[in-house]
Amino acid sequence: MSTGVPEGYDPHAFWPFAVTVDLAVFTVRDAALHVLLVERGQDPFRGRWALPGGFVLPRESADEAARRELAEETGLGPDAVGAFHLEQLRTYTDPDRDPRMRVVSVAYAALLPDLPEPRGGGDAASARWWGAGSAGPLAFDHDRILADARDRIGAKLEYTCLATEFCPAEFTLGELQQVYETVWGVELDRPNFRRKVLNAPGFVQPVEGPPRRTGGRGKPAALYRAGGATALHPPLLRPPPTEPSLSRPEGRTP
Amino acid sequence: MSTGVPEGYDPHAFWPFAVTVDLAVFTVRDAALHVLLVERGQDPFRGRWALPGGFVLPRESADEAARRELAEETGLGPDAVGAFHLEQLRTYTDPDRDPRMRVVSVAYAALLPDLPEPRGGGDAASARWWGAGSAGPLAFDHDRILADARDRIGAKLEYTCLATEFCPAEFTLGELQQVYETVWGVELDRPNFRRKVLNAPGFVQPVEGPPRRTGGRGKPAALYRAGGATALHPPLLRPPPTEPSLSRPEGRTP
DNA sequence: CCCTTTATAGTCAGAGTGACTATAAAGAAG
DNA sequence: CTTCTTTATAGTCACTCTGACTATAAAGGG
Repeated sequence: MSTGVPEGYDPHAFWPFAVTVDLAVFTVRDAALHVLLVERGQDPFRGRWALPGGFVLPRESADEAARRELAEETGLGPDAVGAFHLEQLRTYTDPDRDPRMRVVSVAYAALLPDLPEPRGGGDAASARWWGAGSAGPLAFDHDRILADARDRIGAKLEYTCLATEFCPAEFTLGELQQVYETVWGVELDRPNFRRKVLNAPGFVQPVEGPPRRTGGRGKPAALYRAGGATALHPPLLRPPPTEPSLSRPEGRTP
Repeated sequence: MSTGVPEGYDPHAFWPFAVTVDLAVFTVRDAALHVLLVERGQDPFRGRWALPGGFVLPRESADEAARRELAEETGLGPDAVGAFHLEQLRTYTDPDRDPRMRVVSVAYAALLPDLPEPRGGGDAASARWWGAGSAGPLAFDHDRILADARDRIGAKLEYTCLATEFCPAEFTLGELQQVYETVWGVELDRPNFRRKVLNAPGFVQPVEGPPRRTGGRGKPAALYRAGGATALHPPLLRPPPTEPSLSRPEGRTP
């Protein structure tokens, strides 16, 4: 703060940036990653789908604005929304990202379990879940924000216990594995996944009582809760993306 | 963008947020992590030290503003500055973080090799390097920004090849190890570090010719350049912080 | 009753790592 | 010049973790 600092104190003497928050709200449903989108009712990008978001109010932080928007868009009470994972992603500041004026957007990623009532009762009547892969071209630079959000979530599953945020309060290891497979787009070996999760201290803790979950075919599974840990050490690395070029050590015959 | 959206197009009808960038510029010097600070010449926090930074201009992105500030504060040409690693950290938006007005700050972390001429020729005459641990209470919320930046850099050393950004174009494995030990504040086993780095594809590549570096005592070391890789897979995990007691693996939220 | 499906338990080889020892090549000390 | 210290490099060994795989248990559907 040493250069180009305006000396006055009148806010209107400064460049009037508008500051918004944009939310990439994810959930795992039907073995697919879904993201909450809203349809724009006005120009620019009228009729296009966009990430939910809104302006940061004069007396709130961006974190508070994001939490408020999350409550409005999901239609859930602020108390319920307070339990969801919400983290700042990064800030998008291209001068031309909004054709109307100079808007910088602080992007957030939110992780929700698959809720019974997904569509919100807020003012966003046209909000709905979209498969994260099938979301068409979004308004503004929201395609990039969404891609960055997916990258971040996928990376954080490796070295944090974040996956439980996609699950209900009690869940099976199969459901937890489904989260990893859905976000990463890979298949994991079930016994190995089980061994890794159960050996990680504080990742999950077993639920006492009748250890069964019915509903599908097959043997009932034991239920678990999220443990107290947030970091996963050593990490649960996703299989490296099979590089097409390098070392193919074929040809050595024993 | 569905709530609280002003309908007009007059910029002065919006809340006039000021947007700044703040830079945590790191280097490794004398086996200690150093950060570039500037002394404030005006209120608030007159006489206190602060991270260098400045306002985002009307027609530039925050990335461009950060790169421009980095050139100004280091006194290096924009061409030299363009090679340094500079990445966005996160954005700080507490309504009261600046007592004068509403300022949101996009924080960046920059990684520099130990330069022969550290102090810049810009308008920040009072810029100097501080040991990252001995930096006193800084202005604004810069203590928190600095702490977040250190956490982020330390974490990224684990799973990226970022450490080479602290080194000159040609360096020894001992110097690279020094970077890790300094940032993490731990001691690493030299043969094991060597084995890990040399086996990681694309991390470093040997320099042809006379493989020596003199200066200190001991056997001359071979020189290496940074390889093309940016990710480190599998990661180079820092030793876990010897948990003193119960099962509460502490978590960071980068 | 068999077959399919899912959950759980276990085995085994190989990669990776931490701890450690040994040797080589320089300058400093005597 | 010899010896010591310092740093670089090479290698060993045991242990852990992981990927791939096999086996058994417990449900529902034909």
